[in-house]
Amino acid sequence: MLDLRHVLGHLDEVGERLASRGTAPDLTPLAQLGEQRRELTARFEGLRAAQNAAQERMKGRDLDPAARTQLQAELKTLSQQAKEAEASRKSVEEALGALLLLLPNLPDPEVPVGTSDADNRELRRWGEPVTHPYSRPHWEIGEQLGILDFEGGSRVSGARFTFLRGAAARLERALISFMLDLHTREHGYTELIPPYLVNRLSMTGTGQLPKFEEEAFQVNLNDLFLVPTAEVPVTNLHREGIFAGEELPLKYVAFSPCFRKEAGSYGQDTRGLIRQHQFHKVELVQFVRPEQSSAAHEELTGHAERVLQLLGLPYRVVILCSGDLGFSAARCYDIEVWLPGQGRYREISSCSNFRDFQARRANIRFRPTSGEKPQLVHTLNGSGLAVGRTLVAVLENGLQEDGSVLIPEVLRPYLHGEERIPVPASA
RNA sequence: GGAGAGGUGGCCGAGUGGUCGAAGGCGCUUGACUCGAAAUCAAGUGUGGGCGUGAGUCCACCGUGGGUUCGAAUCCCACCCUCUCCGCCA
Repeated sequence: MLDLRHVLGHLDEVGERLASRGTAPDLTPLAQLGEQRRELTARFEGLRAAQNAAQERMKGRDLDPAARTQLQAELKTLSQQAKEAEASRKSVEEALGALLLLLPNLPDPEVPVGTSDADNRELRRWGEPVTHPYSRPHWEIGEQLGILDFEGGSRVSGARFTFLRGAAARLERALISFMLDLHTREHGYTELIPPYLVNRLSMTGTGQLPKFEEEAFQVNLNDLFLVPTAEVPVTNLHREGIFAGEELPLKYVAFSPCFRKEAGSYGQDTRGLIRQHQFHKVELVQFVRPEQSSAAHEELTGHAERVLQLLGLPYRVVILCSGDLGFSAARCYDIEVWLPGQGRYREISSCSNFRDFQARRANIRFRPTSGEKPQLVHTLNGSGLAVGRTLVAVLENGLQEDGSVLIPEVLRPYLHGEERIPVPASA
């Protein structure tokens, strides 16, 4: 959520920066409601002050019955007027809040302006993106090796659901453990396994609601939603909380399944594991002091990159342009892994700095030093990494000429020494 | 699912419809004492908002939302959450 006072005080500038995302919001209703709120607040508070003052005369004094009756009548009128003023102020405030919740975050000034992912800017590359004559997309590899069962997934659940079988399932599990171990042991994160169902307030706190309700799976119990990412439960863990200054930065790594409807992506990535309704993700989340968030963003992105480096998977990092930026993000780096079977880089991690946008929605604050007023923290998160897509990258990059898949060395301890996924005898 | 108890400031915990933004304690800040620290003593210490350059002043907030009343932390209703016991269950 944006700071209302900042928006009202810088209407043109805010309007321009929001417009850089693609659609220019009309801030006029917001400005009008803001003005109304100010007026109604003044009116209500004046009436209430008069009422409170008059009430003082009722207290602890012996009024003669006639004066008492008159005073009561007077108070009744004041009370009525104050209640009406309060009701109108409240409805204006609600309307204002609803509008404010629909405004996305302001892109950082350094974010390149653009309209689509074509305007994203590559920052760096790691590794050699190699395509062999024998390279193939992972769905073919998976079928050949008998380890990805798309047909089974669609029989049991429908499109965009898949069974991982045998070596693929073990590899998925190995990847999860490897990522969690790396981030907890070497990068200083605390491991969490969060709830996979969250309430409406949490979904609103991180920015999934109210605008993107059609993206979320809702469960028929207590208005709960399946988590689209561990970002939601982990960030909201500290909703309405106040950290002591020395608790920051606070770094969590959380494994969770993620559930997304992928509405609006019909026809895209219909084959393979790239776009599923359910997938696994290891998520990095940080709560930091505002002045540290830019550095923390670089650091967190580096932590995600390290996973790919250790796995030996070529990748590049791009900075998203204003038009491609997620709703809550002020600045975002996508890490794209090389997929030789498809001859292109595909997103495998998205690392965002939300500045105080989520913190304001979820009211997450810290006290710089004891005795000082609390102020909003900055939140960041990034995939470290999306596990299913990492499996895809391992399969496509590890494919050998003989059809087997070489397993990256760092994963072998998690697989009791297995070095490759062999071609089954029947194939 | 059934029965009961309870939700009050950073934390613990009092609170009779008006004298309650709320006792007391802990914590924290500052000062005194001390070579320094501990202990002790004194003062201060919630959040958000309106108006004001400012000192300040006014308003709201006692789980959430309604209601009764001139007036609600306190009474009534609904909901949420926590705890205890029972049932069920990985």
